[in-house]
Amino acid sequence: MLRDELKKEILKISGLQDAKITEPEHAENGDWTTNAAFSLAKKIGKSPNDAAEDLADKLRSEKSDVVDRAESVGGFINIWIKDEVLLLSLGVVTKIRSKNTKINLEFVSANPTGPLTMANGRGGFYGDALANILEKTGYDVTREYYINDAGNQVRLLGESIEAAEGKREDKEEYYKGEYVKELAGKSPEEAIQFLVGEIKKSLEKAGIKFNVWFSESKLREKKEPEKVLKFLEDKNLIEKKDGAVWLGEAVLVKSDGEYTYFLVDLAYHWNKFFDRKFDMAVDIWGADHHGYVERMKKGVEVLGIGPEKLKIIIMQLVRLMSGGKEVKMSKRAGTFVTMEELLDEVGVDVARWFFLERSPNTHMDFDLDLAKEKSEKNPVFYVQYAYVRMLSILRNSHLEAKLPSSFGYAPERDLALKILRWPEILEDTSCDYQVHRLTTYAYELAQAFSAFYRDVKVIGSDREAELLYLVSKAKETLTDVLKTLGISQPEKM
RNA sequence: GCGCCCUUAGCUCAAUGGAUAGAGUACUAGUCUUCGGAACUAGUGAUGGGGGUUCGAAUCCCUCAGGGCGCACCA
Repeated sequence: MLRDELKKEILKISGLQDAKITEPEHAENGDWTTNAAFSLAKKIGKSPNDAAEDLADKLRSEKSDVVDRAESVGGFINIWIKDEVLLLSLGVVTKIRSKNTKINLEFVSANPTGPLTMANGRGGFYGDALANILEKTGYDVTREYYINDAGNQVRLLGESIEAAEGKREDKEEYYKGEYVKELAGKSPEEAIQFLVGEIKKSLEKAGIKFNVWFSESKLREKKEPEKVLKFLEDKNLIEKKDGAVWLGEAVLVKSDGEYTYFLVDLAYHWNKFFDRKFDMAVDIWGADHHGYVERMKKGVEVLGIGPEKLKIIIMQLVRLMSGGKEVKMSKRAGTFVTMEELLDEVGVDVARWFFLERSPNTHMDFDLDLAKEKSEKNPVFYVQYAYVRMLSILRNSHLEAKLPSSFGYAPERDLALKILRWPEILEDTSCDYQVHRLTTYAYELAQAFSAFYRDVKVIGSDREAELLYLVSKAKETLTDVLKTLGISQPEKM
Protein backbone atom coordinates (compact mmCIF):
# COMPACT_ATOMS: atom_id res chain seq x y z
CA MET A 1 0.00 0.00 0.00
CA LEU A 2 1.28 3.43 -0.94
CA ARG A 3 0.66 4.88 2.49
CA ASP A 4 2.87 2.19 4.05
CA GLU A 5 5.72 2.97 1.67
CA LEU A 6 5.46 6.60 2.53
CA LYS A 7 5.43 5.82 6.21
CA LYS A 8 8.59 3.75 5.88
CA GLU A 9 10.36 6.65 4.22
CA ILE A 10 9.29 9.06 6.91
CA LEU A 11 10.30 6.75 9.74
CA LYS A 12 13.67 6.26 8.05
CA ILE A 13 14.53 9.92 7.71
CA SER A 14 13.11 10.91 11.09
CA GLY A 15 14.36 7.98 13.13
CA LEU A 16 10.96 7.78 14.81
CA GLN A 17 9.32 4.50 15.82
CA ASP A 18 5.91 5.52 14.61
CA ALA A 19 4.21 8.38 12.82
CA LYS A 20 0.75 9.12 11.62
CA ILE A 21 0.16 9.50 7.92
CA THR A 22 -3.31 10.84 7.35
CA GLU A 23 -5.52 12.28 4.70
CA PRO A 24 -5.66 16.03 5.28
CA GLU A 25 -9.01 17.64 5.75
CA HIS A 26 -8.36 20.14 2.99
CA ALA A 27 -6.97 19.04 -0.33
CA GLU A 28 -4.59 21.99 -0.52
CA ASN A 29 -2.71 20.41 2.38
CA GLY A 30 -1.44 17.58 0.27
CA ASP A 31 -2.31 14.01 -0.65
CA TRP A 32 -1.10 12.97 2.75
CA THR A 33 0.06 14.79 5.81
CA THR A 34 2.16 13.71 8.74
CA ASN A 35 2.56 14.98 12.26
CA ALA A 36 5.98 13.32 12.58
CA ALA A 37 7.65 16.66 13.21
CA PHE A 38 5.65 17.24 16.39
CA SER A 39 6.94 14.04 17.97
CA LEU A 40 10.43 14.66 16.65
CA ALA A 41 10.50 18.22 17.94
CA LYS A 42 10.04 17.05 21.49
CA LYS A 43 12.82 14.49 21.13
CA ILE A 44 15.47 16.75 19.68
CA GLY A 45 14.43 19.92 21.48
CA LYS A 46 13.59 21.97 18.42
CA SER A 47 10.43 23.78 17.54
CA PRO A 48 7.90 21.76 15.54
CA ASN A 49 8.30 24.25 12.74
CA ASP A 50 12.06 23.75 12.48
CA ALA A 51 11.78 20.00 12.80
CA ALA A 52 9.20 19.92 10.04
CA GLU A 53 11.42 22.08 7.86
CA ASP A 54 14.34 19.68 8.37
CA LEU A 55 12.23 16.63 7.59
CA ALA A 56 10.73 18.20 4.50
CA ASP A 57 14.25 19.07 3.31
CA LYS A 58 15.37 15.51 3.79
CA LEU A 59 12.29 14.17 2.01
CA ARG A 60 13.06 16.39 -0.93
CA SER A 61 16.72 15.47 -1.14
CA GLU A 62 16.20 11.73 -0.66
CA LYS A 63 14.94 11.34 -4.22
CA SER A 64 11.94 9.35 -3.15
CA ASP A 65 10.23 6.95 -5.50
CA VAL A 66 6.81 8.19 -4.53
CA VAL A 67 7.10 11.73 -3.21
CA ASP A 68 6.73 14.49 -5.72
CA ARG A 69 6.58 17.45 -3.38
CA ALA A 70 6.90 18.02 0.36
CA GLU A 71 6.09 21.23 2.18
CA SER A 72 6.30 22.12 5.82
CA VAL A 73 3.54 24.30 7.18
CA GLY A 74 3.33 25.17 10.85
CA GLY A 75 4.85 21.86 11.90
CA PHE A 76 2.89 19.69 9.54
CA ILE A 77 4.56 18.12 6.55
CA ASN A 78 2.30 17.97 3.55
CA ILE A 79 3.16 15.51 0.87
CA TRP A 80 2.12 15.15 -2.73
CA ILE A 81 2.83 11.94 -4.56
CA LYS A 82 3.89 11.55 -8.14
CA ASP A 83 1.08 11.33 -10.64
CA GLU A 84 2.50 8.28 -12.38
CA VAL A 85 2.78 6.45 -9.05
CA LEU A 86 -0.77 7.38 -8.18
CA LEU A 87 -2.03 6.09 -11.51
CA LEU A 88 -0.13 2.83 -11.24
CA SER A 89 -1.36 2.20 -7.72
CA LEU A 90 -5.06 2.37 -8.49
CA GLY A 91 -6.97 -0.73 -7.70
CA VAL A 92 -4.01 -2.57 -6.28
CA VAL A 93 -5.23 -4.14 -3.07
CA THR A 94 -2.44 -6.04 -1.47
CA LYS A 95 -3.39 -8.71 1.00
CA ILE A 96 -2.99 -7.05 4.35
CA ARG A 97 -2.53 -10.12 6.51
CA SER A 98 -0.92 -13.38 5.56
CA LYS A 99 -1.28 -14.99 8.96
CA ASN A 100 -4.37 -17.09 9.23
CA THR A 101 -6.21 -15.74 12.24
CA LYS A 102 -9.46 -17.54 12.98
CA ILE A 103 -12.16 -15.17 14.19
CA ASN A 104 -15.52 -16.16 15.54
CA LEU A 105 -17.91 -13.31 14.91
CA GLU A 106 -21.14 -13.77 16.81
CA PHE A 107 -24.00 -11.41 16.15
CA VAL A 108 -27.77 -10.97 16.26
CA SER A 109 -28.32 -14.09 18.39
CA ALA A 110 -31.81 -12.87 19.24
CA ASN A 111 -33.83 -15.27 21.34
CA PRO A 112 -36.03 -17.48 19.13
CA THR A 113 -39.12 -16.55 21.07
CA GLY A 114 -40.47 -14.28 18.37
CA PRO A 115 -39.66 -12.75 15.00
CA LEU A 116 -36.65 -10.51 14.48
CA THR A 117 -37.41 -6.89 15.18
CA MET A 118 -36.15 -3.99 13.17
CA ALA A 119 -33.73 -3.24 15.99
CA ASN A 120 -32.08 -6.60 15.38
CA GLY A 121 -31.31 -5.24 11.93
CA ARG A 122 -28.76 -2.90 13.39
CA GLY A 123 -26.50 -5.56 14.80
CA GLY A 124 -27.30 -7.80 11.86
CA PHE A 125 -26.20 -5.45 9.13
CA TYR A 126 -23.25 -4.28 11.17
CA GLY A 127 -22.05 -7.82 11.83
CA ASP A 128 -22.53 -8.85 8.23
CA ALA A 129 -20.54 -5.90 6.89
CA LEU A 130 -17.85 -6.29 9.54
CA ALA A 131 -17.48 -9.95 8.58
CA ASN A 132 -17.03 -8.90 4.94
CA ILE A 133 -14.37 -6.40 5.94
CA LEU A 134 -12.46 -8.86 8.08
CA GLU A 135 -12.59 -11.48 5.34
CA LYS A 136 -11.34 -9.01 2.77
CA THR A 137 -8.41 -8.07 4.95
CA GLY A 138 -7.26 -11.63 5.38
CA TYR A 139 -9.00 -13.09 8.40
CA ASP A 140 -10.67 -16.45 8.50
CA VAL A 141 -14.12 -15.45 9.74
CA THR A 142 -16.91 -17.64 11.03
CA ARG A 143 -20.26 -15.86 11.21
CA GLU A 144 -22.19 -17.35 14.04
CA TYR A 145 -25.70 -17.09 15.43
CA TYR A 146 -26.12 -18.40 18.95
CA ILE A 147 -29.56 -19.91 19.41
CA ASN A 148 -30.88 -19.74 22.96
CA ASP A 149 -33.03 -22.82 22.63
CA ALA A 150 -32.77 -23.95 26.23
CA GLY A 151 -33.62 -22.58 29.61
CA ASN A 152 -36.30 -20.39 31.04
CA GLN A 153 -37.57 -18.59 27.97
CA VAL A 154 -38.38 -21.83 26.18
CA ARG A 155 -40.66 -22.92 28.98
CA LEU A 156 -42.16 -19.44 29.04
CA LEU A 157 -42.87 -19.59 25.31
CA GLY A 158 -44.57 -22.96 25.73
CA GLU A 159 -46.78 -21.61 28.48
CA SER A 160 -47.53 -18.49 26.45
CA ILE A 161 -48.82 -20.63 23.60
CA GLU A 162 -51.06 -22.55 25.98
CA ALA A 163 -52.34 -19.32 27.45
CA ALA A 164 -53.14 -18.04 23.96
CA GLU A 165 -55.03 -21.27 23.34
CA GLY A 166 -56.97 -20.69 26.53
CA LYS A 167 -55.51 -23.79 28.17
CA ARG A 168 -53.97 -21.87 30.98
CA GLU A 169 -54.39 -18.59 32.74
CA ASP A 170 -52.62 -15.62 31.20
CA LYS A 171 -49.74 -14.10 33.09
CA GLU A 172 -47.90 -10.82 32.92
CA GLU A 173 -44.62 -12.37 31.84
CA TYR A 174 -46.03 -14.31 28.89
CA TYR A 175 -45.33 -13.41 25.27
CA LYS A 176 -48.30 -11.56 23.86
CA GLY A 177 -47.76 -10.82 20.17
CA GLU A 178 -50.07 -11.94 17.39
CA TYR A 179 -47.46 -14.46 16.35
CA VAL A 180 -48.03 -16.44 19.54
CA LYS A 181 -51.53 -17.32 18.38
CA GLU A 182 -50.11 -18.67 15.16
CA LEU A 183 -47.97 -21.07 17.16
CA ALA A 184 -51.05 -22.83 18.51
CA GLY A 185 -50.74 -26.57 18.76
CA LYS A 186 -46.96 -26.53 18.73
CA SER A 187 -44.79 -27.88 21.52
CA PRO A 188 -42.16 -25.46 22.84
CA GLU A 189 -39.50 -27.29 20.82
CA GLU A 190 -41.58 -27.17 17.66
CA ALA A 191 -42.31 -23.51 18.23
CA ILE A 192 -38.62 -22.70 18.65
CA GLN A 193 -37.78 -24.65 15.53
CA PHE A 194 -40.46 -22.80 13.60
CA LEU A 195 -39.32 -19.42 14.87
CA VAL A 196 -35.68 -20.14 14.08
CA GLY A 197 -36.86 -20.94 10.57
CA GLU A 198 -38.63 -17.57 10.39
CA ILE A 199 -35.55 -15.80 11.67
CA LYS A 200 -33.44 -17.48 9.01
CA LYS A 201 -35.87 -16.36 6.34
CA SER A 202 -35.77 -12.76 7.55
CA LEU A 203 -32.00 -12.72 7.66
CA GLU A 204 -31.79 -14.18 4.20
CA LYS A 205 -34.12 -11.52 2.91
CA ALA A 206 -31.88 -8.90 4.48
CA GLY A 207 -28.80 -10.50 2.92
CA ILE A 208 -27.28 -11.15 6.34
CA LYS A 209 -25.26 -14.32 6.10
CA PHE A 210 -24.29 -16.87 8.72
CA ASN A 211 -22.12 -19.98 8.51
CA VAL A 212 -22.87 -21.52 11.86
CA TRP A 213 -26.08 -21.76 13.87
CA PHE A 214 -24.87 -22.76 17.27
CA SER A 215 -27.44 -24.29 19.55
CA GLU A 216 -27.39 -23.80 23.30
CA SER A 217 -29.15 -27.10 23.88
CA LYS A 218 -26.36 -28.91 21.98
CA LEU A 219 -23.86 -27.17 24.21
CA ARG A 220 -25.69 -28.55 27.22
CA GLU A 221 -25.98 -32.03 25.69
CA LYS A 222 -22.24 -32.06 25.20
CA LYS A 223 -21.86 -31.32 28.91
CA GLU A 224 -19.75 -28.24 28.27
CA PRO A 225 -21.07 -26.39 31.34
CA GLU A 226 -20.01 -29.34 33.48
CA LYS A 227 -16.53 -29.19 31.97
CA VAL A 228 -16.25 -25.56 32.97
CA LEU A 229 -17.53 -26.29 36.45
CA LYS A 230 -15.00 -29.08 36.85
CA PHE A 231 -12.19 -26.87 35.59
CA LEU A 232 -13.08 -24.16 38.09
CA GLU A 233 -13.52 -26.63 40.89
CA ASP A 234 -10.10 -28.15 40.24
CA LYS A 235 -8.64 -24.69 40.44
CA ASN A 236 -10.46 -24.10 43.69
CA LEU A 237 -12.15 -21.00 42.37
CA ILE A 238 -15.75 -21.73 43.25
CA GLU A 239 -17.58 -21.82 46.51
CA LYS A 240 -20.96 -23.04 47.68
CA LYS A 241 -23.15 -20.63 49.56
CA ASP A 242 -26.89 -20.61 50.28
CA GLY A 243 -27.26 -23.77 48.23
CA ALA A 244 -25.85 -22.12 45.11
CA VAL A 245 -22.47 -22.34 43.38
CA TRP A 246 -20.58 -19.06 43.11
CA LEU A 247 -17.64 -17.73 41.14
CA GLY A 248 -16.75 -14.58 43.01
CA GLU A 249 -19.84 -12.38 43.04
CA ALA A 250 -21.65 -14.31 40.35
CA VAL A 251 -23.83 -17.37 40.63
CA LEU A 252 -23.05 -20.29 38.31
CA VAL A 253 -25.56 -22.84 39.58
CA LYS A 254 -28.76 -21.72 41.25
CA SER A 255 -29.97 -23.31 44.44
CA ASP A 256 -32.59 -25.21 42.44
CA GLY A 257 -29.79 -26.82 40.43
CA GLU A 258 -30.40 -24.83 37.25
CA TYR A 259 -27.42 -23.33 35.45
CA THR A 260 -27.29 -19.58 35.14
CA TYR A 261 -26.83 -17.92 31.81
CA PHE A 262 -23.38 -16.84 32.93
CA LEU A 263 -22.19 -20.41 33.32
CA VAL A 264 -23.61 -21.42 29.96
CA ASP A 265 -21.99 -18.39 28.33
CA LEU A 266 -18.66 -19.32 29.85
CA ALA A 267 -19.11 -22.82 28.46
CA TYR A 268 -19.96 -21.34 25.08
CA HIS A 269 -16.73 -19.35 25.02
CA TRP A 270 -14.80 -22.34 26.31
CA ASN A 271 -16.17 -24.15 23.30
CA LYS A 272 -15.13 -21.36 20.93
CA PHE A 273 -11.57 -21.18 22.15
CA PHE A 274 -10.68 -24.67 23.28
CA ASP A 275 -12.90 -27.02 21.29
CA ARG A 276 -13.03 -25.07 18.05
CA LYS A 277 -9.67 -23.32 18.41
CA PHE A 278 -10.62 -19.79 17.44
CA ASP A 279 -7.86 -17.23 17.89
CA MET A 280 -10.33 -14.48 18.59
CA ALA A 281 -13.98 -14.04 19.42
CA VAL A 282 -15.94 -10.92 18.55
CA ASP A 283 -19.34 -10.64 20.22
CA ILE A 284 -21.81 -7.99 19.14
CA TRP A 285 -24.27 -7.16 21.89
CA GLY A 286 -27.06 -4.71 22.43
CA ALA A 287 -26.45 -1.91 24.93
CA ASP A 288 -28.91 -3.50 27.33
CA HIS A 289 -26.23 -6.12 28.02
CA HIS A 290 -23.36 -3.72 28.61
CA GLY A 291 -23.40 -4.38 32.33
CA TYR A 292 -22.47 -7.94 31.51
CA VAL A 293 -19.26 -7.10 29.63
CA GLU A 294 -16.93 -6.83 32.61
CA ARG A 295 -18.20 -10.01 34.17
CA MET A 296 -17.84 -11.91 30.92
CA LYS A 297 -14.30 -10.66 30.31
CA LYS A 298 -13.23 -11.56 33.82
CA GLY A 299 -14.95 -14.90 33.44
CA VAL A 300 -13.12 -15.93 30.29
CA GLU A 301 -9.88 -14.73 31.81
CA VAL A 302 -10.38 -17.17 34.66
CA LEU A 303 -10.75 -19.87 32.01
CA GLY A 304 -7.32 -18.91 30.71
CA ILE A 305 -8.39 -16.84 27.74
CA GLY A 306 -6.59 -13.51 27.48
CA PRO A 307 -9.00 -10.57 27.58
CA GLU A 308 -7.53 -9.26 24.32
CA LYS A 309 -8.91 -12.33 22.58
CA LEU A 310 -12.50 -11.50 23.38
CA LYS A 311 -13.75 -8.32 21.80
CA ILE A 312 -17.23 -7.23 22.78
CA ILE A 313 -18.89 -4.57 20.69
CA ILE A 314 -21.84 -2.76 22.19
CA MET A 315 -24.46 -1.49 19.77
CA GLN A 316 -26.52 1.31 21.25
CA LEU A 317 -30.22 0.63 21.31
CA VAL A 318 -32.75 1.63 18.72
CA ARG A 319 -35.86 3.23 20.16
CA LEU A 320 -39.11 2.96 18.32
CA MET A 321 -40.91 6.26 18.01
CA SER A 322 -44.40 7.07 16.89
CA GLY A 323 -45.99 10.50 16.84
CA GLY A 324 -43.01 11.91 18.70
CA LYS A 325 -43.36 9.45 21.55
CA GLU A 326 -41.46 6.33 22.37
CA VAL A 327 -43.17 3.00 21.85
CA LYS A 328 -41.61 0.52 24.18
CA MET A 329 -40.54 -2.33 21.94
CA SER A 330 -41.08 -5.61 23.61
CA LYS A 331 -41.43 -9.12 22.32
CA ARG A 332 -43.24 -9.94 25.47
CA ALA A 333 -45.83 -7.20 25.06
CA GLY A 334 -46.03 -7.82 21.34
CA THR A 335 -45.24 -4.21 20.45
CA PHE A 336 -42.55 -4.06 17.82
CA VAL A 337 -41.82 -3.43 14.17
CA THR A 338 -40.39 -6.57 12.66
CA MET A 339 -37.33 -6.59 10.49
CA GLU A 340 -39.42 -7.85 7.57
CA GLU A 341 -41.82 -4.94 7.92
CA LEU A 342 -38.89 -2.58 7.77
CA LEU A 343 -37.43 -4.30 4.71
CA ASP A 344 -40.80 -4.26 2.95
CA GLU A 345 -41.43 -0.62 3.74
CA VAL A 346 -38.12 0.98 2.83
CA GLY A 347 -36.27 -1.69 0.84
CA VAL A 348 -33.23 -3.75 1.74
CA ASP A 349 -30.57 -1.34 0.48
CA VAL A 350 -32.08 1.64 2.26
CA ALA A 351 -32.48 -0.26 5.52
CA ARG A 352 -28.93 -1.53 5.33
CA TRP A 353 -27.46 1.87 4.58
CA PHE A 354 -29.58 3.52 7.22
CA PHE A 355 -28.05 1.36 9.93
CA LEU A 356 -24.55 1.10 8.51
CA GLU A 357 -23.98 4.84 8.17
CA ARG A 358 -24.17 5.30 11.91
CA SER A 359 -21.50 4.62 14.49
CA PRO A 360 -22.40 1.81 16.94
CA ASN A 361 -22.25 4.45 19.67
CA THR A 362 -25.09 6.48 18.25
CA HIS A 363 -28.37 6.30 20.08
CA MET A 364 -31.06 5.96 17.46
CA ASP A 365 -34.69 6.95 17.51
CA PHE A 366 -36.57 5.17 14.82
CA ASP A 367 -39.84 6.32 13.35
CA LEU A 368 -41.09 4.03 10.61
CA ASP A 369 -43.28 6.68 8.97
CA LEU A 370 -40.44 9.14 8.96
CA ALA A 371 -38.13 6.45 7.62
CA LYS A 372 -40.50 5.83 4.72
CA GLU A 373 -40.58 9.53 3.95
CA LYS A 374 -36.83 9.86 4.20
CA SER A 375 -35.98 6.69 2.33
CA GLU A 376 -36.35 8.43 -1.02
CA LYS A 377 -33.59 10.80 0.03
CA ASN A 378 -31.32 8.07 1.25
CA PRO A 379 -27.71 8.60 0.15
CA VAL A 380 -27.59 5.00 -1.04
CA PHE A 381 -29.39 6.10 -4.21
CA TYR A 382 -26.84 8.79 -4.86
CA VAL A 383 -24.06 6.22 -4.65
CA GLN A 384 -25.89 3.71 -6.82
CA TYR A 385 -26.66 6.40 -9.34
CA ALA A 386 -22.98 7.20 -9.71
CA TYR A 387 -22.37 3.50 -10.20
CA VAL A 388 -24.96 3.32 -12.98
CA ARG A 389 -23.32 6.26 -14.71
CA MET A 390 -19.96 4.50 -14.60
CA LEU A 391 -21.49 1.44 -16.22
CA SER A 392 -23.10 3.61 -18.84
CA ILE A 393 -19.80 5.15 -19.91
CA LEU A 394 -18.08 1.79 -20.04
CA ARG A 395 -20.95 0.40 -22.06
CA ASN A 396 -20.99 3.25 -24.55
CA SER A 397 -17.30 3.32 -25.32
CA HIS A 398 -15.79 1.00 -27.91
CA LEU A 399 -12.20 1.59 -26.90
CA GLU A 400 -9.87 -0.38 -24.65
CA ALA A 401 -8.86 1.35 -21.44
CA LYS A 402 -5.26 2.54 -21.46
CA LEU A 403 -3.07 3.51 -18.53
CA PRO A 404 -2.62 7.31 -18.69
CA SER A 405 0.73 8.88 -18.00
CA SER A 406 -0.66 12.07 -16.51
CA PHE A 407 -3.83 13.85 -15.50
CA GLY A 408 -5.82 16.44 -17.37
CA TYR A 409 -8.39 18.39 -15.39
CA ALA A 410 -8.28 18.54 -11.59
CA PRO A 411 -11.34 16.30 -11.05
CA GLU A 412 -9.42 13.45 -12.66
CA ARG A 413 -6.72 13.54 -10.06
CA ASP A 414 -9.27 14.04 -7.27
CA LEU A 415 -11.08 10.92 -8.40
CA ALA A 416 -7.86 8.92 -8.65
CA LEU A 417 -6.82 10.00 -5.18
CA LYS A 418 -10.19 8.97 -3.79
CA ILE A 419 -9.90 5.54 -5.42
CA LEU A 420 -6.47 5.21 -3.88
CA ARG A 421 -7.91 5.54 -0.37
CA TRP A 422 -9.88 2.30 -0.50
CA PRO A 423 -7.18 -0.05 0.84
CA GLU A 424 -6.51 2.37 3.70
CA ILE A 425 -10.18 2.51 4.58
CA LEU A 426 -10.32 -1.26 4.66
CA GLU A 427 -7.21 -1.65 6.75
CA ASP A 428 -8.20 1.00 9.28
CA THR A 429 -11.67 -0.45 9.63
CA SER A 430 -10.38 -3.99 10.07
CA CYS A 431 -8.53 -2.66 13.12
CA ASP A 432 -11.07 -0.38 14.78
CA TYR A 433 -14.35 -1.92 13.51
CA GLN A 434 -15.81 1.50 12.67
CA VAL A 435 -17.88 0.11 9.83
CA HIS A 436 -19.66 3.40 9.14
CA ARG A 437 -16.40 4.68 7.69
CA LEU A 438 -17.26 2.67 4.56
CA THR A 439 -20.56 4.38 3.88
CA THR A 440 -18.86 7.74 4.25
CA TYR A 441 -16.19 6.60 1.82
CA ALA A 442 -18.70 5.21 -0.67
CA TYR A 443 -20.44 8.57 -0.67
CA GLU A 444 -17.20 10.48 -1.14
CA LEU A 445 -16.15 8.23 -3.99
CA ALA A 446 -19.52 8.74 -5.68
CA GLN A 447 -19.15 12.46 -5.12
CA ALA A 448 -15.67 12.54 -6.66
CA PHE A 449 -16.97 10.64 -9.63
CA SER A 450 -20.01 12.89 -10.05
CA ALA A 451 -17.77 15.95 -10.14
CA PHE A 452 -15.55 14.20 -12.68
CA TYR A 453 -18.58 13.22 -14.71
CA ARG A 454 -19.74 16.75 -14.93
CA ASP A 455 -16.43 18.32 -15.91
CA VAL A 456 -14.82 15.65 -18.02
CA LYS A 457 -16.58 14.18 -20.98
CA VAL A 458 -15.15 10.75 -21.67
CA ILE A 459 -16.83 9.53 -24.84
CA GLY A 460 -15.48 11.34 -27.85
CA SER A 461 -12.57 12.90 -25.99
CA ASP A 462 -9.16 12.62 -27.62
CA ARG A 463 -8.06 11.01 -24.34
CA GLU A 464 -11.01 8.63 -24.25
CA ALA A 465 -8.94 5.47 -23.68
CA GLU A 466 -7.01 7.07 -20.82
CA LEU A 467 -10.14 8.45 -19.19
CA LEU A 468 -11.74 5.05 -19.57
CA TYR A 469 -8.97 3.70 -17.41
CA LEU A 470 -9.97 6.01 -14.58
CA VAL A 471 -13.65 5.18 -14.97
CA SER A 472 -13.03 1.46 -14.95
CA LYS A 473 -10.88 1.72 -11.83
CA ALA A 474 -13.59 3.80 -10.18
CA LYS A 475 -16.15 1.21 -11.11
CA GLU A 476 -14.02 -1.68 -9.82
CA THR A 477 -13.51 0.12 -6.56
CA LEU A 478 -17.12 1.17 -6.05
CA THR A 479 -18.23 -2.38 -6.84
CA ASP A 480 -15.86 -3.63 -4.19
CA VAL A 481 -17.08 -1.09 -1.64
CA LEU A 482 -20.74 -1.84 -2.26
CA LYS A 483 -20.16 -5.59 -2.11
CA THR A 484 -18.32 -5.22 1.15
CA LEU A 485 -21.18 -3.19 2.57
CA GLY A 486 -23.67 -5.67 1.17
CA ILE A 487 -25.42 -3.01 -0.93
CA SER A 488 -26.62 -4.09 -4.37
CA GLN A 489 -25.04 -2.75 -7.54
CA PRO A 490 -27.90 -1.99 -9.91
CA GLU A 491 -27.30 -1.85 -13.66
CA LYS A 492 -30.04 0.71 -14.08
CA MET A 493 -32.30 2.69 -11.80
C1' G B 1 -26.92 5.46 44.84
C1' C B 2 -23.13 2.82 41.38
C1' G B 3 -21.62 1.76 36.22
C1' C B 4 -21.68 2.18 30.63
C1' C B 5 -23.13 5.28 26.34
C1' C B 6 -24.63 9.96 24.38
C1' U B 7 -25.14 15.77 23.92
C1' U B 8 -21.69 18.88 17.33
C1' A B 9 -25.57 23.56 11.93
C1' G B 10 -33.10 24.08 12.20
C1' C B 11 -33.04 18.34 11.47
C1' U B 12 -30.05 13.40 10.63
C1' C B 13 -25.07 12.24 11.17
C1' A B 14 -19.10 12.61 10.39
C1' A B 15 -14.34 14.01 12.26
C1' U B 16 -7.21 7.09 14.60
C1' G B 17 -5.30 14.23 20.05
C1' G B 18 -3.96 17.88 14.60
C1' A B 19 -4.42 22.80 10.43
C1' U B 20 -10.04 26.85 8.50
C1' A B 21 -14.96 21.17 12.90
C1' G B 22 -16.95 18.08 7.51
C1' A B 23 -21.36 15.82 4.77
C1' G B 24 -26.54 15.10 3.83
C1' U B 25 -31.15 17.46 4.46
C1' A B 26 -33.75 22.12 4.86
C1' C B 27 -33.41 27.21 3.18
C1' U B 28 -31.29 30.93 -0.56
C1' A B 29 -28.98 31.97 -5.33
C1' G B 30 -27.11 29.96 -9.73
C1' U B 31 -25.38 26.00 -13.69
C1' C B 32 -27.24 22.78 -17.09
C1' U B 33 -30.70 19.01 -19.88
C1' U B 34 -25.08 15.38 -21.01
C1' C B 35 -21.43 9.57 -21.51
C1' G B 36 -28.64 8.58 -17.67
C1' G B 37 -30.86 15.46 -13.80
C1' A B 38 -31.96 10.55 -8.54
C1' A B 39 -26.80 15.76 -11.32
C1' C B 40 -23.32 20.07 -10.52
C1' U B 41 -21.63 25.08 -8.17
C1' A B 42 -21.97 28.68 -4.32
C1' G B 43 -24.14 30.89 0.23
C1' U B 44 -26.48 30.86 5.39
C1' G B 45 -25.62 28.01 9.84
C1' A B 46 -22.63 24.24 15.08
C1' U B 47 -18.77 21.42 19.39
C1' G B 48 -24.47 21.71 26.39
C1' G B 49 -21.85 25.03 30.81
C1' G B 50 -17.25 25.55 33.70
C1' G B 51 -12.21 24.07 34.98
C1' G B 52 -7.61 21.15 33.78
C1' U B 53 -3.66 18.28 30.79
C1' U B 54 -1.16 19.37 25.88
C1' C B 55 2.84 22.70 21.04
C1' G B 56 -2.37 21.44 19.75
C1' A B 57 -8.94 19.17 22.72
C1' A B 58 -15.43 17.87 19.79
C1' U B 59 -11.96 13.94 21.21
C1' C B 60 -8.22 12.75 27.31
C1' C B 61 -9.12 14.10 32.99
C1' C B 62 -12.42 16.62 36.77
C1' U B 63 -17.10 18.93 37.55
C1' C B 64 -22.18 20.67 36.57
C1' A B 65 -26.68 20.15 33.52
C1' G B 66 -29.71 17.12 30.18
C1' G B 67 -31.01 12.24 27.75
C1' G B 68 -30.59 6.70 26.98
C1' C B 69 -29.40 1.89 29.13
C1' G B 70 -27.92 -1.38 32.83
C1' C B 71 -27.01 -2.72 38.07
C1' A B 72 -31.07 -10.75 39.61
C1' C B 73 -30.05 -17.52 42.32
C1' C B 74 -33.63 -13.38 34.24
C1' A B 75 -31.66 -14.33 29.50
